[in-house]
Amino acid sequence: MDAQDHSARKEVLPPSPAPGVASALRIRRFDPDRRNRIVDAVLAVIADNGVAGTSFRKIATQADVPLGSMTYHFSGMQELLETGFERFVSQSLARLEDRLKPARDHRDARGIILAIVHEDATADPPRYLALSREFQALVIRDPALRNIANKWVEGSAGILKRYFDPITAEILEILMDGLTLRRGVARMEGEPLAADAVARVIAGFWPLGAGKDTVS
Amino acid sequence: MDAQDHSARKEVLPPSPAPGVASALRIRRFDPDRRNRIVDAVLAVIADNGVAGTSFRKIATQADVPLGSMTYHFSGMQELLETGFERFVSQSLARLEDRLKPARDHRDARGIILAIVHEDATADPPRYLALSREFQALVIRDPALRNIANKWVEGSAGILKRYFDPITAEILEILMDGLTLRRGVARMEGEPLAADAVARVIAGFWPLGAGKDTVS
Amino acid sequence: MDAQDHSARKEVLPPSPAPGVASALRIRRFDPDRRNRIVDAVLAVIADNGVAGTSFRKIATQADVPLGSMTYHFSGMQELLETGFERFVSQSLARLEDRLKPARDHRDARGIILAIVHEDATADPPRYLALSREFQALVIRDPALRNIANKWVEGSAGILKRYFDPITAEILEILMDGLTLRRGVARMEGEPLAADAVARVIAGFWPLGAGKDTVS
Amino acid sequence: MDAQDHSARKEVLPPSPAPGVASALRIRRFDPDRRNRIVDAVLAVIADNGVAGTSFRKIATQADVPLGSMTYHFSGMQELLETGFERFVSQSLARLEDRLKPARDHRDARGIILAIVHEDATADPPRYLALSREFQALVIRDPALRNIANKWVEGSAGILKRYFDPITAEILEILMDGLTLRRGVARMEGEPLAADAVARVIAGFWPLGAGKDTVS
DNA sequence: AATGAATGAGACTTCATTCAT
DNA sequence: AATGAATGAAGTCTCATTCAT
Repeated sequence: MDAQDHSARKEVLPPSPAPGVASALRIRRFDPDRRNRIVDAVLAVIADNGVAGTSFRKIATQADVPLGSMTYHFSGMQELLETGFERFVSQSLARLEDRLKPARDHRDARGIILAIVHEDATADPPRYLALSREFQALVIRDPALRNIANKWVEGSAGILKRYFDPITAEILEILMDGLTLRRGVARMEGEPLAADAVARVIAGFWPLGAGKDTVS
Repeated sequence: MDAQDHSARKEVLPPSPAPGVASALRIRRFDPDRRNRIVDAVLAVIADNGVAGTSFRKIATQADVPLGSMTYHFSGMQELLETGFERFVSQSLARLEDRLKPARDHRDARGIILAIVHEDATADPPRYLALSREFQALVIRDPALRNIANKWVEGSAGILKRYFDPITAEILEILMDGLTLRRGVARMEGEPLAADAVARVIAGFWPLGAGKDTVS
Repeated sequence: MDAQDHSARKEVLPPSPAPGVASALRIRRFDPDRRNRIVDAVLAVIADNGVAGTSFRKIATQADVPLGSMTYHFSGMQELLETGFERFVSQSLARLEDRLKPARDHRDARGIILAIVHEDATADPPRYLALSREFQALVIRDPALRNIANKWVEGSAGILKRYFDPITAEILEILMDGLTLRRGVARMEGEPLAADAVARVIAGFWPLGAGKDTVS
Repeated sequence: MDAQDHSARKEVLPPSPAPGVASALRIRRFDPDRRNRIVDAVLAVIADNGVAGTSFRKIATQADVPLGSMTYHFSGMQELLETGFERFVSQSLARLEDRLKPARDHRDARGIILAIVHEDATADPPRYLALSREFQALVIRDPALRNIANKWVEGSAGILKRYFDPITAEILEILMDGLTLRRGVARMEGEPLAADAVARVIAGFWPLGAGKDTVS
């Protein structure tokens, strides 16, 4: 049946512990910021277990929230993933912006970009790498996530455009992601490769490249 | 090159029992090629549902094989994913090789590369895109898959090295993957971007770029 | 997610108890007739708790079957209800047939009919009454059950037609059900009412009623 | 007659607080008639989903009332069902009375009775049919509802007694219910059957039947 | 060698009800 | 007086895996 038994249930609940006291024991009835914690937990669980290994239970445990809370705050896994994805994008953009803030020119920017790639590729656990691939995998099959993906792409490129021409910025954005994966997974040493790849792309950049005559 | 051999592990199948003999009762009691079909089914199911939506049941249905066969031929989901990943890499490499075969020089190769990106990005359903991201997501968390990932990376680069210097080949390999995702998912028109990105990378290539002096 | 974690689960199962021995302990891996028991359990649980109070758990407990068996043998509650309803109808028809078998003429039949009404109305627990109303309630909202309902109606009338003309049989069938409920639920003494009601309906019956001139 | 009074039990509602006062903040903080709407909603939800598919949530939504209101105005599902059942009975009796009001003699009454059966059997959605069976099912298992059921039965019979002798009235009441279900559910055309059934029962009625000598 | 039947664990979800406000 | 937020229990269902055949 899709309905439960209507007979009385009246369990013997803890008779409301002395108010003001405990609260870390297990009561927390009023808990704003709970949604926040859940969204953070979503990202943590996905990063550790992949979307395939993600469950309401794990998220609830990670967020220190009762299982029943999950579908109270979120309609289902879909909404949870969307909200998590959104936060991941926001955090990623904020970080890129933050890291690039000290850069005065494209030369500085290049150095920082390579540093970011290095950090993300060698981070342990590989949070960015794991989350980015999980969400890329999701967005390919779920058009409802396209908007968030576009915010990601356009946001990143937008930040890079402060230092590079639009095309260069777009290419760099793509390359950063790919280089991070390569360095994070592949056997070979990737540092020089990343530097070279970035250099080549930037070589087509107007202040250096004296025109885009390299295109056939 | 240093990619190890990760082909079949634990080929449990009988060396083809006396053909023509028994068991027309239950159709297909003797069914070599079953393992094959299962591996194909793995890829089909993952492409459609993601690893998160993949189950023995769905694979068995897709392969038209009894559910009990699954754990008979494969020890578990892990082995299934590894074997599937392996086949995906083999197929991807074979395709790249096949497509590039007619290319006489790096100019031909560039055109074909762009065509491949275009095809994979616009394919419906997006099989390459889906499988590549699912497996990238897996390999990040599961070191046991590193060998296969390296075979993929090195295989692709190896093929490209017939037309480009090693560094260019590596970068192109990374860029192809990233451009395919971008064009497959993002809002903007990606065709010119892809062409430009590839051009810039190749610009650092020796026949054109007169040395690699672009690196800082 | 709609898939479960693919990591190993390998629980420590009871290491297969001495075969031939226990079996009532908890093992029963081969158990034909299980479907049968489940269907019987469905009827028992509905009769006791109503459809609203019916759950897989209760049915499984009643049938002494693991909970996981339920959705293995039946696709869901809908199929369970349909199958239960079918059995209820079969049993009801078999009983009517059985009870009426000794009747040599319509006079005998009338007595038996009144006896059946009496039994069903005073049975404790009121199995027929409960099941009939539960299923009537279901069939009203679920057209998929119409066929079974028709089998019930036509089956009952068919049996009664051996003793009465078709119209009389139909009316009697309806009246029996209504009288049983009335006698089972209402405060007043229903015995004479039932006898009178049946008598009046049969009064329109050809051997007695000399034509149907009573219709306006 | 001996039907007891089962009207409101525990009318918790305030005796209408100073109207015109506060709380336009949250719309409808002062909302007498809320209890009414909830009871109507109970019937609507049961008619659509059956008791098995009824929940506080659905009722609250249907009544456009906050979920928290439900257990504030009603102690639980049991009270909700009782109150709903009561209203259903009141409405059914009022309708029967209303429809029969124009009838001058038993001939008129017979026509109206058949019309009511026809209407209820063909109504879409089948509100009367659904509610009557749901409540019959409930009352069989729950003695606390017997009083309401008796009010229903005796009320209906009481109204019919204005046109027919007591026995005829009782039988007609039973038959009406059974005929409505039959016509609403079964495959066969039920119109003539209903007319014939009613005619036969009425044939035993004193103005026509010259005594009740039909009983064996 | 191969598999259909079976099952316990755990998945998501909805529920009635409580409680702080 | 009234309710939004919260939650533990229980709901249905699917899962990977085992085991007798």
